[in-house]
Amino acid sequence: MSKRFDYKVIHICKQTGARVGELTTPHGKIITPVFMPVGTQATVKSLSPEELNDARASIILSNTYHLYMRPGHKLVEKAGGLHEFMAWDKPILTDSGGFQVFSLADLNKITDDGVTFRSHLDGSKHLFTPEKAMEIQESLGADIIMAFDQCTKYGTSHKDARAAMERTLAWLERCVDYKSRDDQILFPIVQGNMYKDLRIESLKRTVEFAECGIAIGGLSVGEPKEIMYELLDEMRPHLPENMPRYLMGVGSPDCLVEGFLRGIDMMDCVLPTRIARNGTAFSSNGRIVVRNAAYKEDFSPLDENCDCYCCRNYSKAYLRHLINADEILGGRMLSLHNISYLIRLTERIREAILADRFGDFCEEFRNSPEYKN
RNA sequence: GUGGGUAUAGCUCAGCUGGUUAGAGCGCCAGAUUGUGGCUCUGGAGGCCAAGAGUUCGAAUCUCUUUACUCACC
Repeated sequence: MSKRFDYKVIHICKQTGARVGELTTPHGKIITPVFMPVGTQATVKSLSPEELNDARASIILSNTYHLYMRPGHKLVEKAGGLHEFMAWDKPILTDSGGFQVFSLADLNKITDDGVTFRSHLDGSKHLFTPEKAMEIQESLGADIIMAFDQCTKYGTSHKDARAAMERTLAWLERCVDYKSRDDQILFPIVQGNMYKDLRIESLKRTVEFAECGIAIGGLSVGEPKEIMYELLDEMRPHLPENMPRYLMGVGSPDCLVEGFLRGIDMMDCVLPTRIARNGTAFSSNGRIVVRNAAYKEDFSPLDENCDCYCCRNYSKAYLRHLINADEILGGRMLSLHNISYLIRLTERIREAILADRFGDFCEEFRNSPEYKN
């Protein structure tokens, strides 16, 4: 493994076994557990790097498929790479485009070689292979790059789930073979749908390829949360101790707590920015649908316990006005707040782990209105 | 004053020659959103169809009167 990456566990909670750790990358250190905001198109929608810093984001995500389609990975490479292009000098993780195979399913065809896409932008045909996904991610230059995987729907048969798992493993080998840069680390992805035997097999075989991080994909695709928690419990004894474990695409407040409790170290989610743009905010008192009439004359901040720019300056009544008038600042401020809220939640979790009281924290959290965010 | 037009949901309007619980868009009220194809999606409330009288088995729709608004001309 490249010397430019390192992960060390700083503390293991005596109550729960959850960890606080430190992941070193060429663009700085990340303290885990960590929540990673998503910036699909080389921007965390509506927020500047300065604002992300204000929210104390330590790493953000971007996306291979979307940047390949527009503006093109070669252009980003010409710009000096993704960090330079988007003026973000902290760590970046790029998703491989595997999830777009899944979410844009009606626009593609999957074979062992790869996936033939029809662009959602202009309908043009493109072939995505593990090699192509690596080539693009090397052009983009993120610190953490993801293996090209095949995600399956909730409800997929065991047979199909196994086929996708095998294909994901075969693709993983090709990703590893193609990878050339030593300033990037490749995270392989565990699949296996909702089947415990497949999940464990996938995990055991995937760990062999993991250098400084492993990801669990294909969860939170419509299944009840209890199923996801059970699968995480099943996988937990088989997770590697010496590297961060990344649960992909999961990040509602309750899932963050339940995931970190089960030994997960990294999570990302579009939820905070997506619901923000549609006028909803997380808070200590549960979810706030800001446009609701209840806040018409509520001149208090979204969350009394939040220290973000939005909560320091604006009232619910004002934010409601902005959202209802479809003013850009509304979605922006709610995005800033929601991301700040989730990052602050991970900080509280870290503190609880360090104090060996994360179990107590979980119990309190589950009984608080925050759990219903 | 004379002649014409309009009056249907909070707003802007559809409702053809009369036929069961009168519609749309916007607004309002509420819900959804989990590796972002999202100014998105899903629900809900809200109308004595200007008022009165008539014709008819049956009227938002036809006739008459009144009222309000509006346009043109004196």
